[in-house]
Amino acid sequence: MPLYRRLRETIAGKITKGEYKPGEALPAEVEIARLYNVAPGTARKAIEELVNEGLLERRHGAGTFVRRPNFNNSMLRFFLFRGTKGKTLTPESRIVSRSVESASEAVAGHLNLPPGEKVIHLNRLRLWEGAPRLLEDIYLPFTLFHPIIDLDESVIGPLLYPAYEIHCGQLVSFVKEEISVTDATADDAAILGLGAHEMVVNIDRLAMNPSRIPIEWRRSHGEARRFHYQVDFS
Amino acid sequence: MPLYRRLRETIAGKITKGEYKPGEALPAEVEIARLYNVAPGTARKAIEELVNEGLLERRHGAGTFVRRPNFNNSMLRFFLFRGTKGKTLTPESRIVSRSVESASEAVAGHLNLPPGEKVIHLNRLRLWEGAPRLLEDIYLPFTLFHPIIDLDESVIGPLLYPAYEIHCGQLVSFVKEEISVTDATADDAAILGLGAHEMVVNIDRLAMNPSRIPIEWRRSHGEARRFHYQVDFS
DNA sequence: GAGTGGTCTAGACCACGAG
DNA sequence: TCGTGGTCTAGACCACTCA
Repeated sequence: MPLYRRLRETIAGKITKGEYKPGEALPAEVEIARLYNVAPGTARKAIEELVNEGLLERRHGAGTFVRRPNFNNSMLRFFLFRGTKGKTLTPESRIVSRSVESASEAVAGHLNLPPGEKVIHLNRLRLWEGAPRLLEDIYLPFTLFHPIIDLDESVIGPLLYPAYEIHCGQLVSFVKEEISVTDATADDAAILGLGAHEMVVNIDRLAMNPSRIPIEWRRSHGEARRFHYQVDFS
Repeated sequence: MPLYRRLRETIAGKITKGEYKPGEALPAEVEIARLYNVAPGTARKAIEELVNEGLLERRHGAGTFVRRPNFNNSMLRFFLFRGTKGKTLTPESRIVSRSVESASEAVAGHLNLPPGEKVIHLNRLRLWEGAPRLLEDIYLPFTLFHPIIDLDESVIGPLLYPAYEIHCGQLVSFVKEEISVTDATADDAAILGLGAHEMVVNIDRLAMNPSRIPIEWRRSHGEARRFHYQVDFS
């Protein structure tokens, strides 16, 4: 494996371990080169890859900073939940249930855990302007996230990823999502206030830390009619 | 604008104009550097950006090649149209109608044309294993695509983008897509064989040439139940 | 074996930001 | 003004492909 890639992994590892924290500046490029005994161009290439991956952020003249990806309102990427004044709002969040379970085969598979390993299961309802819009089932490896179990909901707040970072030292840097459309169940329809024959969009998300180790799996679903998404590619 | 970026645009322009054709090798990096009077590292950086954009493809030891993006079966990215044996199939295509029209405001806006400019409008039906699965309305600037109007459908074949390339010299390199879910119209339901209260997924696609000039706009729609999509990001 | 891209190095100079 | 990242240059050596 080339030098610049090993250096990239080393730096990603330091971010995972919290040695470089989100918002903080890394040492200057020339300093990194000196620290790791590589040429400046090599350090630069390692940093460049991390920038392309979204882990770091360069600010010309200021430095290179650890980025904190903004997945918080990320369901806004998928659904049209505009405020009445067109403003972007952070949704209200209600944790309906919290429990520790043995991972099902599916969940263990997604999180790359041994079968039967303990996981935290959260069931959560999210509301925009008071209206229930999204249902979520969230699974977390117990060993990494056990502080979540006993935290007061008001301490957790409406967004989980900052809570993961503050209370469990876990940073989400990558996500993989799968989207499908199915009939709403009777329960879904009741909670989301849907009429008969309505459909829901399901978003299955696997969230990973800076070293690309899976740390959360969740399924969210909301009214299909409100779904809207944009892709660019080549 | 930095040198390597101007060089990138120059090369992208040559691909647009057909001076470098899909599948063909570019001159070697050192040769490009010599041709354009830049340092090898600068040529390399220009090429690197084009590779990241998907316009070029490097093969170690062999050369750098113009890539032909594969948007042909691209609706397979969105819908579960597996063959009965799980094989990937090219769908059958039927052009239902072909006409020359004045661009509506919406179409002119998408294609960045003056209002009222002439466009070709194709209405197309796509079938997988004989079953109608996708309806498409396709809009093309008449000036660039006029040969399409008179071509026999058997000459065009089941895939449009190769036809654009062969008969109109137009290469599609980038696409932008927007996805939403709506009720099926009665017509849609009849053609796609949907039951009552079914929904469709709409995919609005803007296709661009290597210089990112819009050259096609289309709206496709198919049964929501069959929709399935995967995203990675950070 | 000849030619290609891939890695790594070294250093000069510029443009930007923050104090 | 100083330190940062951004650009551009130059060249050595390696790894791979292909005839």
